[in-house]
Amino acid sequence: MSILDHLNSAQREAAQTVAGPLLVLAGAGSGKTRVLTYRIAHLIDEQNVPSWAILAVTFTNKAAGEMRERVEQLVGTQTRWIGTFHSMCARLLRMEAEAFGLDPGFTIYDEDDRRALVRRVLQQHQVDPQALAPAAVIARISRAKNAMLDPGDMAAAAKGPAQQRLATLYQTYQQELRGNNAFDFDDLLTEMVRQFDQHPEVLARYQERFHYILVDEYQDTNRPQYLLCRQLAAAHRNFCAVGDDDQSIYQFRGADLRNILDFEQDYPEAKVVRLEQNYRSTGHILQAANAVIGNNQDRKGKALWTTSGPGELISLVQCETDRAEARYVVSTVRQLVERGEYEPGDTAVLYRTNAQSRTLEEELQRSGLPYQIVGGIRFYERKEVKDMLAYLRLLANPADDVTFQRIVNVPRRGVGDSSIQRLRRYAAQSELSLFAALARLEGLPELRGPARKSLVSFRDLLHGLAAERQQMDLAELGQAVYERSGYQAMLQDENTPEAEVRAQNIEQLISFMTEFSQTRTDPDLNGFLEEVALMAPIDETPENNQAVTLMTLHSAKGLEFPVVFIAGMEENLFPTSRCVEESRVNPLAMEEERRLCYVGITRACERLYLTYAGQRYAYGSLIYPEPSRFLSELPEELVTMQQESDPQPRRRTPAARHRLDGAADGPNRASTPPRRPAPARSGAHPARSGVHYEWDDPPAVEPVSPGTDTGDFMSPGCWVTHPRWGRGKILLREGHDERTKLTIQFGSQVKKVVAAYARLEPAG
DNA sequence: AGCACATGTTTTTTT
DNA sequence: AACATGTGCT
Repeated sequence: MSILDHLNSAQREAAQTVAGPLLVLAGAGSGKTRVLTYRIAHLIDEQNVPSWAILAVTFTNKAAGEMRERVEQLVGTQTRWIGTFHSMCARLLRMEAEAFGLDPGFTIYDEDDRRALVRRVLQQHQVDPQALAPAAVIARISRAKNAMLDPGDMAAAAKGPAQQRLATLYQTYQQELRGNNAFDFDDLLTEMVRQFDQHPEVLARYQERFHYILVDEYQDTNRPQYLLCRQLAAAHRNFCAVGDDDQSIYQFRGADLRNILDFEQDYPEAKVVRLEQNYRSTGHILQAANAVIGNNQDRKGKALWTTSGPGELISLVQCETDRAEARYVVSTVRQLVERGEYEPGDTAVLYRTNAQSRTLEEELQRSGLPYQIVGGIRFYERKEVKDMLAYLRLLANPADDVTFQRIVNVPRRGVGDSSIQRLRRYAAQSELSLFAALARLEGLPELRGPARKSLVSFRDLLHGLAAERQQMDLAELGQAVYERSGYQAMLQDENTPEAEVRAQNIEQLISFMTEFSQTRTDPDLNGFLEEVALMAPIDETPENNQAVTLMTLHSAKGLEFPVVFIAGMEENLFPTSRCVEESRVNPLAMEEERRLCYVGITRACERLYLTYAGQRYAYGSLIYPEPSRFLSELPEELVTMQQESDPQPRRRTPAARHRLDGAADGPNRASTPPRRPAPARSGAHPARSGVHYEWDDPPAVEPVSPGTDTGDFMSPGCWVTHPRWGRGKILLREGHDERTKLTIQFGSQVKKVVAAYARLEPAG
């Protein structure tokens, strides 16, 4: 009896092919994670491979933790080297800091720190941030790093003065990073690859050590990650990559599909195993997923299949407003729960952008259903938490000027811009970090008065903490920072509910520190800061299988839920406006967005609801979106359509009213009942018309509001009988006179008929 | 130094 | 709508 008896034949083949390179093309829900865990278990238990000789790389820390746990359940052995690329690199860079000539206390800069640094670099070069947005500079630098280009390479390849200038900015940015003893996310990978290149003797140790290397979500690896795999696997070549080209959704941050598409060229002796049997979703859901992804050109091509039944139809729900959409989601969840069919924890609501979570959250809050949000305002990005971490970071890495400046005057201690300015100049002259310059304040006599006094006490605070650091455990250190920095007093003095919440957050941070020191064998400050810096949103969401889960489609990668809602299926939202624009130039641009849609659909096991709204708030004003093109890619026979009106239409903002009044100037306008939302007018501004749904050609659209009293039995909402399909409900009327077309729902089928030819009769 | 107020920017997704 | 940055005032 082998562990592998629990797998199907393709899975088993993937798990037991341990020698040589192996590519596992694993479709959504095909048991990929299962294969990986069983493969590791098989190596340890049946091939007698010591667990330290196995390296497994996952996409999130959460996935790593789950895999570690399952392997332990199977074979009772802890696997030490399971983690993300970033955490593995951070760990290796620290472990080998001496060999690499690095300071192991290095700080990992997050997006905020990176932005702050770029701003400073722009200032230094007297570049107007209006003319060259910091975000654009960050993006270009990141792209260069993902291509393994250093500032010199970029300068050499520069065409024209603009690119030349960018290379200069990149160079300064990089110097500043190193000067602060800091790495950004990209650096962790590129530095690792470079250090291995420059120190083959160190690389050789790890090549020798890791007999077996497994990489999950290989379709989302970028160039440096690819190179790292190649370096580490070079000796034993027991390299197993698992991925799905159809689920590649991180090309925007440098993921390169070639890594998976060209695997067989890179490793000619590679074996390829395909997992196409889906164990997750019903037939209808799977068909829908296959149909949508079938519109992509750039793929290896595969078709998932299942032996489970067709299941329910997919619900397509047209909502009047984003608020109605949120209410629909909530009331549907409640119905499913009340009928005893599902628990709240069985359901997930997915969306394209985090901004969409707010309305959903408000409605969930009102409903009293338990819910949790993944991402959004992240715990470790709250100002008070970041401030506290900044103190700790500065203790770990006194060379970090960005961090120094973040907290030198937080809480307020009367150190203003001009004093910092002076200190900076002094530090620059004496080639010291700000922290070191502070320690030698006697060399800066022109700084006097209250500012000097404050700086001296700030210095004493830091030196005191640094001196006592060794005698304290992690949480004690956190507590000491909280109290002695004056942060606690500041929040207490504020005496507001908000300050109270912030105080609680800091207390929670300190209890995380306690937990960290209790659960780690070697809990040091660097390790804690590293873990915090490399957390994905999903990692910091505590496990709660009792609650409705709200998250972005990206965060949902790798997860599954019995019931899935995808909200905001609208053009310019999903796909995003940027993508829509870009796809005009580059048709392939739409493909990543479509893969994201595919990922979303395939998260659902049993029920899938796709919702979209005719009105939505974006950037604080009303917009009138069109249904997403991905909806029209769903085969009609798989869906059932519903409409959801807004029982309490929102008060229009002055800005929105202005726009609506401008749009609708028909004669009936003035007599529109105040309680009813203004029906969309056809013709004048089709893009701004309210709720409607279009299958193919752009139609003239009649208002769709239940109870429209035209007296005509062919209005939306009316029931009709068709000689062949029986009783049905009219969803939509388009066109005029003989060209009137009706969309009618007969049972679970939606049909579109031409009114003049279909022999329809009124029904109840 | 630090505040109140005004203006401008942002939403893509995340390690 | 929320947030960050900038300006002018005290």
